[in-house]
Amino acid sequence: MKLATWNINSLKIRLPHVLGWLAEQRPDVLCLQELKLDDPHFPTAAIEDAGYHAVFSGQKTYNGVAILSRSTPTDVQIGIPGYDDPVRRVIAATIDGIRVVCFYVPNGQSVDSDKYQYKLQWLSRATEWLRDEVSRHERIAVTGDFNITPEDRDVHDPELWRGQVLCTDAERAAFRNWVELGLVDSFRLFDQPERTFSWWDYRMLGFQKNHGLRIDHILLSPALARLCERVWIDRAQRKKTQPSDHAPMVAELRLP
DNA sequence: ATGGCGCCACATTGGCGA
Repeated sequence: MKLATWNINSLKIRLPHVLGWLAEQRPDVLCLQELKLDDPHFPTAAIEDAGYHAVFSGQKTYNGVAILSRSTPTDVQIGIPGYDDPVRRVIAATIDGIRVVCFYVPNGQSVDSDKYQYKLQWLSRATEWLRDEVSRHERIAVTGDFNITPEDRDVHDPELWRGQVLCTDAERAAFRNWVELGLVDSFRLFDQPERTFSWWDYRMLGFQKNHGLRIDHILLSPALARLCERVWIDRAQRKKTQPSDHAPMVAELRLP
């Protein structure tokens, strides 16, 4: 089984990229973030023509998440139960017996911003919900754009980014809280090339200079981590014409 | 110190992303 996550920064603009990647990689599950379109504009027909089911939660202009899958998704959950947040950044579904959670974690903008306080609050609410989800599902994958660099080695220039949003101690502590729920950072199950990132700034030749961050993640419960054979980031997508600033990340599991 | 790029919308500039 191939399980993937990709912040596509507008599904309207990036639909050809997504369809091309589905055809090329044939993932079993693809979690998407930053759809930037409302539900009536979701390209359901094109996704179905590609052989995929889609469940989604979008809004106009910003945010929005979806889960595409070859098998039928069940028990679809939109938003964090009990957390009345108008921003569409959470969707979960059960696919082939695996609970899949797709997050678009708040960016936070800057540490002195109200948006940063919202990010920390959101992370706290998400943690409480995940505690429950993890206890309910032996096979669970928590994926998405977390907007957190877990460690300095996930940052192209740790000194430049020190203390900045995406790299603060409080955000990294939230990431560790999720790991302490029993989830494993699948990327680090394997030896990885140094300076491997999932996002690169559009500006200043960020990709060409590999000025990136690893902020997109796939966390696996122990029952899934045991079955994980390979985790990789598809940098080739970042080289394409009119790319997303994020590349897809893939976890391959030894599952029928 | 700022902007660089890209996408979006009550658009020809500002909000937001990371």
